[in-house]
Amino acid sequence: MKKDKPKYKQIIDAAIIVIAENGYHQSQVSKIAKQAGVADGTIYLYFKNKEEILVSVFEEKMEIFADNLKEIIQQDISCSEKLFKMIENHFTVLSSDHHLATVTQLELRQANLALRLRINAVLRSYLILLDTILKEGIEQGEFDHTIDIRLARQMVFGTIDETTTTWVMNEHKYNLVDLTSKVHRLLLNGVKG
Amino acid sequence: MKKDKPKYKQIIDAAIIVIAENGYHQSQVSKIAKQAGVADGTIYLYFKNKEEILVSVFEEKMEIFADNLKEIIQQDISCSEKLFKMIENHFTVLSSDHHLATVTQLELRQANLALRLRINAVLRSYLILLDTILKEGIEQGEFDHTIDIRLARQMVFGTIDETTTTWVMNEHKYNLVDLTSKVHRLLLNGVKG
Amino acid sequence: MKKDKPKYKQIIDAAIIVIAENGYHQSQVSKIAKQAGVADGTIYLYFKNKEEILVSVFEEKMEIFADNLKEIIQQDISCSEKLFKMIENHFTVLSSDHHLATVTQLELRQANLALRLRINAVLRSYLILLDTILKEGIEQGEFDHTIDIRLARQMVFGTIDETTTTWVMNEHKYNLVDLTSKVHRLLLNGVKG
Amino acid sequence: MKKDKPKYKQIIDAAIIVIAENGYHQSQVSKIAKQAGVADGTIYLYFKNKEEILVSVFEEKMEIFADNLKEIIQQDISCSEKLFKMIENHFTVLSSDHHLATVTQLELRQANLALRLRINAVLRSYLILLDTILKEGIEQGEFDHTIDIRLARQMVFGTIDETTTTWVMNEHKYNLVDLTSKVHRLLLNGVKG
DNA sequence: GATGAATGAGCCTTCATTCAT
DNA sequence: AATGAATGAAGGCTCATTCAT
Repeated sequence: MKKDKPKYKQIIDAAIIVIAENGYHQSQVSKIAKQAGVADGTIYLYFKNKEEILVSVFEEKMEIFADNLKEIIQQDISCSEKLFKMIENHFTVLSSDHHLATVTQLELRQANLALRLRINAVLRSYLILLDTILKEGIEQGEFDHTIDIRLARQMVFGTIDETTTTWVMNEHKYNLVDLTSKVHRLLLNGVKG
Repeated sequence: MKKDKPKYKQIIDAAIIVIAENGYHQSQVSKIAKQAGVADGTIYLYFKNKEEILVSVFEEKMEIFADNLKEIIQQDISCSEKLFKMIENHFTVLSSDHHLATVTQLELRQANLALRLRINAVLRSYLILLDTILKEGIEQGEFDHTIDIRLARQMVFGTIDETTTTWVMNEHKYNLVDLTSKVHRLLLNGVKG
Repeated sequence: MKKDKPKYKQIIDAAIIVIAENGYHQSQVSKIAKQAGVADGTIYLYFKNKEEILVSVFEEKMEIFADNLKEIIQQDISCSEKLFKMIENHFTVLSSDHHLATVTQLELRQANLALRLRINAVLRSYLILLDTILKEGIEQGEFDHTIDIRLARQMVFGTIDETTTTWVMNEHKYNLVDLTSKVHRLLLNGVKG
Repeated sequence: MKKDKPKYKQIIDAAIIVIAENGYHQSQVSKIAKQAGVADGTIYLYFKNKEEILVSVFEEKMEIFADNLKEIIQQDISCSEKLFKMIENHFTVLSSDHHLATVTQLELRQANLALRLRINAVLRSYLILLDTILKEGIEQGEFDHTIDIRLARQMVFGTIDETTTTWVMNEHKYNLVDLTSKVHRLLLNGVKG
């Protein structure tokens, strides 16, 4: 399995650093190779083409979000608390890796439409988990049963995403995780009805 | 004033059509010139460079949103109603011009960071108007006085934006304006606390 | 018409020189552009891609052969004499432009199959004229009426081509045109039966 | 001797198949290795470089032509008959191995000049044998003593080669060996004078 | 003001060959 | 002897911008 070989991870990590530091359009394959400490050609032993590197960056890192979220859903806590932990997780992961935050919030959005659709496909599994929380919350009577799940999901994700992007654009000047409670309250109000 | 000359508008309108139909990365200056019915070089008599065209597209069109919003704010209605009208306006303007919707929600996001920062600057005046509604709502006691204005603004805009993008990505299959009430209720809950 | 502009001819002529002096695989577009005294990008205003330059080289020059041959066919002389003049013309044209001879006999044959098929298509009009001579010769009773036209054509062209290639490979050491009589006699014997 | 080891032949045969099926420019060393069932590196234990494989393909197969021709020359038959058998042999060998025919007539001609010169060197021994027939025919009074041996050789080989190439390009639609008599008669006329 | 021909910098990917195992 | 992962040089083409007319 290519993904288990050390060079695979090496290249993914190099890509995040290079993109964060140089910007999406200034991240040439040769730059990524140099940062990874491999030859240009080696990249193509692990990735079909440049787009594949970028999608893989997203896939690999999105897994962390999704895996954490899955665990949160399992826990024996209220849905409000699950929502809290989800926001907290999202903010914590991105706070702990500023390079990654820059890449996901700013740089990868410059990708062409084809790449962005592929990124969205990866994102979908994360949003489905969010739907799970919302549905459960409604069933449990914690959330308003008249809300539209899709719109609620868009509100939750849109708000988290917008908050994170603003934080990145402000060059991480303030502590993102500290905003968790406030964001949680806003969103909770939204879904509680 | 260059902006008042007919070719200025001609080029702006051509740019929206070309970008919507060809995608951001396939919208060469020569294509825009052809669509506008002018020579390539003529573009540079009205715009310093390509980036300037794109920023101007945003500026010109954003004015419509902002002007409408200013009028809404003036009205003698509750802040909840102002919020409703703002959402409705946002959805209505973009529903009435699918090209514009595609350009703002999908294509312009592929711009490089520098351009996106400039677009955000244009957006700021719109967000300041939104802040006005939120502040007034808090002062009037309509909205929860403990909410963080910035976060609330991010929730409102993030939700509207995410909702619109999803609608565009779904190829305008359903009626966006019809979602106004539901989105309004979600957001109102959020800010009412 | 692009073909009538001076730069079109300039690039064609440059291509012949560059290919003859550097070999097919060492004839980069940038080298041709430099030899032609234009920018790399200018090449693409006149030719769709590199292959198109090479096909055009062949087309432009093959026209000389064909035009001369057409005139020969018109003349009021015997078919044996027409055959003589055809060989002479072929040898004379290539003798007068060693670069062109090297390109057509050695370098262009390294082209990939797709390009060679296109070159063959250009060649076809020349071979059809040759067929005209052969058919007329048979009708006039000058040539053996039992010969197979296609095979006879292949003999005539194969012999001329092989003779020219050998001459080029021997670095034009001897006079090609001087071989006309001998080649003519050989081929005439072949078709006379 | 490397040539006697089984892998040597294995690689040569693999090369012919790969080149015939993929074309000269799409016949990477790795593809030949895969077809031969060996590792890429193993190729280099038997051949100095890629060019050496291709020359060897030609050498090995050309031996068949030459060996057959040597035997024909030995026979106690007229030179006209020897010429007939030579043509027949040429057509028969290539008819019996369509892969080989495609490789020698179309694909190897795309090789660079250096390789083609080496291939020509291999070919020379074959052409020397042809010269033997021509000289003997002249001495015996069968062929015209005034013909130029070199030109006659070029006519004979040029015609055979052109005929074969046309047959390959027509995707072996008709029977090549059936053309032997007609080609023989054309060429015999040529050299008989 | 308007034109459009000309410019030239910039980059992803392939593949023959090597060499540590 | 055999392997196959790793190497790294090399080039066709696009397109924003200029400037002579």
